Formats: sequence, C-alpha cells, structure tokens
Amino acid sequence: MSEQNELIKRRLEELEKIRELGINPYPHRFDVTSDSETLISNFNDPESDEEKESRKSETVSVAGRIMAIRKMGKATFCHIKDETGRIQIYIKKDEIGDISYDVFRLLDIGDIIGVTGYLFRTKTGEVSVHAVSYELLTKSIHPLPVVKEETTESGEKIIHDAFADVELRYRQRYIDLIVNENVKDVFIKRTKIIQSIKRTLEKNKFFEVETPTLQSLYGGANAQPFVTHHNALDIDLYLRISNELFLKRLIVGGFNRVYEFVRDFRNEGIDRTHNPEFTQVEWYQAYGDYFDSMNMFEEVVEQACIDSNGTTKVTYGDIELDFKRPWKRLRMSDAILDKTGLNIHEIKKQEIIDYLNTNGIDFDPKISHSKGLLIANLFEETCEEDLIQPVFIYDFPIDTTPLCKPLREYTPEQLKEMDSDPEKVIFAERFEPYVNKWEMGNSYTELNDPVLQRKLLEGQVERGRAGEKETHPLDEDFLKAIEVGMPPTTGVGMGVDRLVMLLTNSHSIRDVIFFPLMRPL
RNA sequence: GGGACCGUAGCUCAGUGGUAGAGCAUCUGCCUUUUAAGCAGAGGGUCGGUGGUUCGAGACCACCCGGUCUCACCA
Repeated sequence: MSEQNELIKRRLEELEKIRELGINPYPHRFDVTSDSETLISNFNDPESDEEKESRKSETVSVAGRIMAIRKMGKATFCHIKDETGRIQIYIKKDEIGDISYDVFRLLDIGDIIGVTGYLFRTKTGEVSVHAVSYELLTKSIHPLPVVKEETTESGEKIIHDAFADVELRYRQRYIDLIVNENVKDVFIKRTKIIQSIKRTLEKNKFFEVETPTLQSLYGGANAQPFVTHHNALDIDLYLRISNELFLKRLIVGGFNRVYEFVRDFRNEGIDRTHNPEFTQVEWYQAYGDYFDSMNMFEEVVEQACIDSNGTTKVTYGDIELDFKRPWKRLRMSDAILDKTGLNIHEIKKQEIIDYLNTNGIDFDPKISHSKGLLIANLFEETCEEDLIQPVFIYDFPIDTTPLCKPLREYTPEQLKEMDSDPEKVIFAERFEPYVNKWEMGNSYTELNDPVLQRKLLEGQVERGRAGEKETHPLDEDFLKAIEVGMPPTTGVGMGVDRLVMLLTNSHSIRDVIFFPLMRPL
C-alpha cells in the first residue's frame, strides 16, 4: 500500500474512533467570537495576580485549521490558522478532561477546530488561548504539506520545507493558500485593485454592464479565438476575445459611459504574461477622445496603486515604478526618431525594410506590403525595451487597427491622397500605455464613420484571406449599429492581470490567477 | 512551436553504473508553558512512463507524459 493511502487510511481509522466516542467530526456550526489577529493585537498583560485570575472568566471562541502540534505528555500546544493569522492554543489534560484530551491527541495537522478559552502569555512570550473546551469542526483525511516556521532571535522568519513546487501550487491552490502565507495577500490585493478601478469608474459616472461571452462572431481585438458548439442551435460559437463591439453597441443605444470587467479568451501561447483566459476591463465614453481616455487611464491606475499599496510607488523585481499622474506621453513616431534616428514621415517603406534587415530584426514578410505595419513592428522591436516607467505611446499607423479614427488634423483630400499612396502612412488616434515594457492596455478615439468602418473591416477580411490569422471576420450587425450612428466616443481596454502583477510584484500571471490553466494530468 | 533544465517517501531534498538515503510528517513509548519542542525506537518507495545499452540502470541512450525557465506569437 502506498504511503499516501496509508496516511489516509490511518486518518479514516481515527475518524471512526472519534465517531465511536459519540463525536460528530463534521458538525454544522460553531460560534466564533473573535479572530487571531484581533486577539493578539488587543492583548494586554494583566498587572496583578487578581487580574490574571479574573481573566480566566473572560473567554473567547476562535476557529481555525491546525497547522502545528507540539505534544508534551499531559499538555499540548498547537497553532491554528484562521482568516486573519495564527494563534497558539494550549490544552491541559487535567483541565479539559481525560476523554476530551485523548480525542484531541487523535487530531492531525489540517483538522479544523473551534476553541473556547482565555488569553494568556506563555513563558516564552507568545499570546495564546488557554483552552477551556474545544470542538472538532472538520476532520481532514488528506495529509497537508508540513511547513515549519522558525523565528530567529532577531525576529526574522525562516520557512522550512516550504511547499514550493510551482506546478503543485497551481494545481492545488487550496493547499497553496493554506500553507504559503503570502499567496492570499496577493489575491486580496487583486480584489482591492478591482474594487478600486470600479470605484474610480463609478465616480466618473461610468455604468457597469454585461455583454455576451458566447459570440457567434468574434472581434474587437487581433487574436485567435476558442471555438465551441451550441447543440440546440447546432452552430459553432466563439468565446469572446474582446467585448469592444458590444460596448460600442451600447453607446449607440444611448448609454454614454459604460464599463465591464470581462474574461477574455485567446487561443494563443502560454507564458509568464499570458494565460488563455484573462481579465480585462473596458470602458467607453461618449463625446470624449483618446486624450480623455489617457486622463482616465492614469487616474484609474494611480488610484488602484494607492488603494492597494498606500502610495503611487511600487517595487517590481529590482525596479521602482511610479504611477503618479501625469504620465509621460510620447508619439510613436517620436519614440522611433529618438531611438533610431529614423524619421518615419520622411523615409520610404524600403528604407524601413532595409533598417530592419541590417539590424537583424525579424519581421513577418506578410506585412512588408504595409508601411504602417512595418513602422509598428519597428517600434515594438526597438523602442519597447526602454518603456519602464508609465508612458502613453500614441498615434499608431491605422493599419494596426480597423476600429480607430484617423488623426483629426487630416483633411478629406489629404486622407484620400494618402490612402492611394503606399509610401504615405495614415496615423490614427490610438494609444497604448506601457509599463515595465508591457502593453497595459489599448485605447482609441473610436471610429464612427460607417463608410470608413466598413472599408476597414472588409480590409481585415481581405488580410485574413491572405493568411493573417488574427484578423476580424466581418460583423454586419456591428456595422449596422455604426450606421445607425455612434456619437464621438473614446474607449479603453486595460489588462487587469498585468496591472495586478505589477502592483503585487508577481513574476508570473499564474501568481495572480487563482486557477491558471494547466494541462490535465 | 524552438532551446535549456527538472521529475527519487506525504513535503523539502541528497544520491556520477554495484544492497534506495536524510530531515520533517506518520506510528509506538516518555514528557503539564512548548514553539523548526525534545529523547528512544518503528513503518513507509513499480526512483514520472515505455523501450534499449550493460553481468548489473535511480544514474547512460531513445521515445513518451508532466512541469519550470526562456525565445517566438500575443494583452
């Protein structure tokens, strides 16, 4: 028999013994009156023997999971862990009764107990609960990794035999949360960040809405979708890659400011900044432009940083980031000029290709038809690596997106002329915030010219036929909505997981998602 | 998808071709203020899987499974 089964078998036997003694190992409730953090932080040492004696009648009830047991014959110490921390429990045989004490000795690390008793400080100085009674609340039959915590004389904590196998931690997050102290803190911060973003948006009159996850057409981003099937309708459906096109329909419908936190699904590679399902918040604001979105974006992130960390500054790895507003704003063309000396407005398409080639920069030959896509590629390969502190990169070639308005400075004649000249690049009012070299989001002055919108989306279909995998299929219903008329609008998509990574100093996106996708065993 | 590395007891790990190891956990005994409690003893393994090389494989080779890091694609 394997060790694992043997450990479980022994615990099942103990479970039976407990039942035979008339004790329900899975009772229905327990009155909890306090928690470890409150008890320890509010404890004052009694000033006299009388006070010490009277304290014994001031009982509290706490509940938690047994994390460590130290049996000493007729007395036993254990630590229980509740939602706020750990507290030591002291149980004496002659006080609690022989049977009760014997049952206690059947308990294991991992069991959940409720303890009623009074507070005292041990000889070695730890505030503890002196048990008057206790109750088994849940018997655990699956052994937990035993992690030992040593406190050195200088007060430093050393963790021994940490449950550190990354794979097991992700696959069995419930165990990770129990035995690894800081894991829960990351997820508490995650929730605080999300709550903060919602507060900031609500404060600015944005209205929370919900749109479909299952979509018969996907769009709003460049990505490959997951395909699924609806049986009753007998049609294939896609898990959304973005909610952009639905939020715009709501702007058309008369909601002026909407936002939605969504899980997006993208059928692409997995690495430390990419999980196949990830969280994004998108917001759309009628009558605003991309500068309004920059203002909102930096307000949202600065506030989220303050609400989760107390300041606008945060340390990520060995760098310090400061999210204090206002953030730097840099045109893509200026970023390229600063970095490479290339003035993309002046030079020919071929000169960009030559530059890429002579500098050993790989690019997909499929994009060589488009000066705009070459520029975007040039930017990503040369400038991104320097974008550590928060910065808005703005004015992207229009070829990079079919959903964004051209710059306001162009006259209709200029646009027409540029469109027919492959050496001219139309720039669009798009920006991406960068932090720590990562794209943190995406924003446009949204395109609302239905004729141009149709033309650009049909262009996507063309490019899809030519072999690009991440282009949009044509969404006629969306085009109809734009034809009905969308007011001038700006919208933002923001990657929540990456923001949480930065604000919690997490190395991998899997550290900020409770249950990241793992290959089934 | 490419490359590098990893997989040995429940957990953390050692084991450079010759009888599978340590600490913690578990079990037995002792121990009424311990705290990585302690002391004495015991049990626990198809060494990720399948083939191969060899007198002999945990180790060497091939393939497979799972993972980590990294590059590519993307947010």
